[in-house]
Amino acid sequence: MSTVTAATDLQCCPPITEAALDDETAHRLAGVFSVLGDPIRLRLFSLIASRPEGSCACDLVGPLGRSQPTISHHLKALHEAGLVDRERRGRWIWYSVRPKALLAAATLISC
Amino acid sequence: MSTVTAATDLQCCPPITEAALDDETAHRLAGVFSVLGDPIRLRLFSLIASRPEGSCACDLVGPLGRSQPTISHHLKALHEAGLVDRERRGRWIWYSVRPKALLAAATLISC
DNA sequence: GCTATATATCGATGCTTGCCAATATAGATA
DNA sequence: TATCTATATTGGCAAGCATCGATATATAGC
Repeated sequence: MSTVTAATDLQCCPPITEAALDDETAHRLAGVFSVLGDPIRLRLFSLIASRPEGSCACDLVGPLGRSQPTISHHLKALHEAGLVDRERRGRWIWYSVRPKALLAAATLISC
Repeated sequence: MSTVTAATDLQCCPPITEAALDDETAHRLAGVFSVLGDPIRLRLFSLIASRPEGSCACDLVGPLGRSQPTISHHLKALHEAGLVDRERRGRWIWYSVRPKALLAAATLISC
């Protein structure tokens, strides 16, 4: 996982088949891919994405067999990559996917 | 980058918003994402993808400022992840993108 | 304020990965 | 066979990352 600029908007870009990526764009996009490149993070992301209303962090710690600090660490990575939104509700924090993030990646990849 | 089963067909699977990924699927897909999660590999992939006829490995060593063994190493990773095809032509080896790979990832991500 | 709960951060550790120099392999040509 | 070229593999190192226990922060309710 490379360093990622915190929580910036994920911009859409032309499909990857259109033109070779420049260095800066490649770094930015690779950052997103590398965040999805860890099985635990990908499952976290899919758990969040599978619920339209989002997920409470408290429901994400149990299912994956990792400690609370580890889950928190991965959620932070997903958030900083711009893949999920966070919202505090009282004592709990709710995570939900950012549709823009999905769109950007899909646009990149689709031919 | 996690270990990836060599050059298997990338299967399409339901969009990530449909249902949470099981462990095995997450590992397989995360393997693909992590391969695209390195800036040099992503640029290599985009260089290959930007030419319909594919690219000779000899044309991929220069542009990215990495040694020949390093480029070869990354090309192997792209190939083993099922993202690109290889074909020997005399002394040269040609790489081309596998459309199925793009489709699978796009399907996963699109809502 | 005090306590309980939910989440984040810190510090340390072991594993993984990107990188290069050196070397090996494989095909072409003579 | 010998030689040249293109690509792959090996070995080793340094940096990065996933992980956990311990601790800190923040909110709710008393």
